[in-house]
Amino acid sequence: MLSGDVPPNQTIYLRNLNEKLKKEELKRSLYALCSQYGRILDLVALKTSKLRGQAWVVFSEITAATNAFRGLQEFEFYGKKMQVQYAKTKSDCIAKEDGTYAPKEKRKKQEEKAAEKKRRAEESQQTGPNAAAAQSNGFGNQASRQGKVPQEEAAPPNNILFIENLPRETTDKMLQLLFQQYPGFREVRMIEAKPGIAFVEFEDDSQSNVAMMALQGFKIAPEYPMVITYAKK
DNA sequence: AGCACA
Repeated sequence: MLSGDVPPNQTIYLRNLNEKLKKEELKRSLYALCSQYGRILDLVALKTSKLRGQAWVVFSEITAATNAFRGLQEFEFYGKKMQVQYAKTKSDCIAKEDGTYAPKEKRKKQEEKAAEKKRRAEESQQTGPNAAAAQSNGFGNQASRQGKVPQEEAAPPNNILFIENLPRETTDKMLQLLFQQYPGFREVRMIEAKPGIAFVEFEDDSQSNVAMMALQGFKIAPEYPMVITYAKK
């Protein structure tokens, strides 16, 4: 079965995530990406040896989780296709809400993991500057590897997105159709003298971020995964 | 591949 035999759950389990990301950035990007499907109650991502590359996203409604399950299956996220399943168990934040939270059962597990926590504390000190450099362009790295997009420092969040690696035949109409499905969309601007790039404006940073996460790597033509970054101020 | 709740 597609779901891997795990029955629907209001929490989705994501794996095959890019392990090089800092936990904060991973969570922030996942939050932006997943919140288009519904309200997120909690998002758990750990970088222990056993749990890196995975995350749990807890939605307020099972329908939202189902939509995310479908919509994000194989979604290319920071250069890797994410695999989506339903979580095998109920998330603590849900259990606490419905009164079924049983901390007792967890104590054994927590003891088992105490040793691992120490290890992780050591590991987290190792995630240094080279890790940050490797991820500077986030999703766009396939395109960057092809040499089509110069590697640059990531710009800080902005309500205006900068789109690169577009095929020459791209029109502003095409981009408008793509981007207008996300809330806060304002307009697309292309410069005739500069083919292959465009600016897309949203009302605010968080709305532009949602669109960026959703359309990152989208291919208007087979060889051209679009690379979206924040425009420079 | 991996199923947690810093």
